[in-house]
Amino acid sequence: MTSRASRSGNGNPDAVGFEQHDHAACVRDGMAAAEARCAEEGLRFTSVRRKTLEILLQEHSALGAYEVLDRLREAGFGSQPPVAYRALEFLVSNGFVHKIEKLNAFIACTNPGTAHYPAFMICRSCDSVAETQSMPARGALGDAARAAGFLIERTVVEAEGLCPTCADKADT
Amino acid sequence: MTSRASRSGNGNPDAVGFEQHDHAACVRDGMAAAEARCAEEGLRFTSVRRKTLEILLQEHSALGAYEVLDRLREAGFGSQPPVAYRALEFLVSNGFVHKIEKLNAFIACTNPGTAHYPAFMICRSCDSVAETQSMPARGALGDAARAAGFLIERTVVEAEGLCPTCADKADT
DNA sequence: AGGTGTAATGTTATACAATCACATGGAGAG
DNA sequence: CTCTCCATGTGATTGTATAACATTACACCT
Repeated sequence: MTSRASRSGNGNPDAVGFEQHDHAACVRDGMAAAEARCAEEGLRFTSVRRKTLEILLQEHSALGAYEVLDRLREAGFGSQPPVAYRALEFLVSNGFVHKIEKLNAFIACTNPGTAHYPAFMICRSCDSVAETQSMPARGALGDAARAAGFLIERTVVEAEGLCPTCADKADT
Repeated sequence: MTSRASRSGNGNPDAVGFEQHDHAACVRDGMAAAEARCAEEGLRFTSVRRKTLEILLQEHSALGAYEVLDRLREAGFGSQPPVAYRALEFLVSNGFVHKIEKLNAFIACTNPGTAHYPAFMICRSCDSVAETQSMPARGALGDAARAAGFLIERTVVEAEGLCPTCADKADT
């Protein structure tokens, strides 16, 4: 429905919330946090799952399942779709990774460990993605849900538009 | 990632916002509203597009593109994917139909004509979908966007959970 | 009426996303 | 040690969405 540029390596690899950051550190921290949580809760943080999270932390932008699969294959893991999908499902359901529904793509969580309702800002020009929080209970959606008697369990909140950098470019 | 029951005919066909309503009237009104808007804005409300909207208004729940395509074929239209996708794109981009990203499915807008940021409540048990409004400017996402300098153009806001009916059943 | 530009449609093929079904193997519990 | 469960691997299939290109329908002008 919308045109889609190749996703790999897109966007500013240094954009978390569209800001600079110490990338090596955030990969390390992300892995450490997952490691800790898995140990704590008795989850099996196997090598495929570990590698998958590492790939997403490295890339630091949304990757399609098949791009993840490519990188897994290169790393010597299985080459069939379920290999990637199973690892992704594990990571998503434990909050280490989020799925961007609008892009059918996955991105590493920027603050794992904290239970939260994630929200995303997606730049339609450079495909960079920034994670933030939403508060469904507050706001119009929460009001509607209460009024209707609807029980919110999970939310998908994604804003599409222009990141600061691309907005500036467009202004000229 | 999530199991998916067959979507056609699912849910309570009388659930708009999970409430009863006069279905025949709402199909009629939906078609009339689209008709009016298209005339007004010089859009071509062709027979495929008309039929597609009618299908979605009739069903009154989210339909996958290929289910729409099946019904179009039965009605004597082309049978190839682009037939459905093009009609859906027209309807979506003009606000007569919304896409539910979480379901990869399409649903007729319940209040066309009004410019709005739609939001949806999706029952994971009966697959019924209710449309409501969101206000991105207000709320946590709006705050984050302003802080980051992100320009919101469109939003995807979808809550997954239990509709009143299914929540009651689950309580027993 | 005939010509022209544009939008819509039809058709074929293919890319991308996700799941099913089944076989194998290793880690942990008893 | 063995049994069981869970994770992994593989092949095949289904579902979703577009690309690319030929053709047709329609509006507008002359």
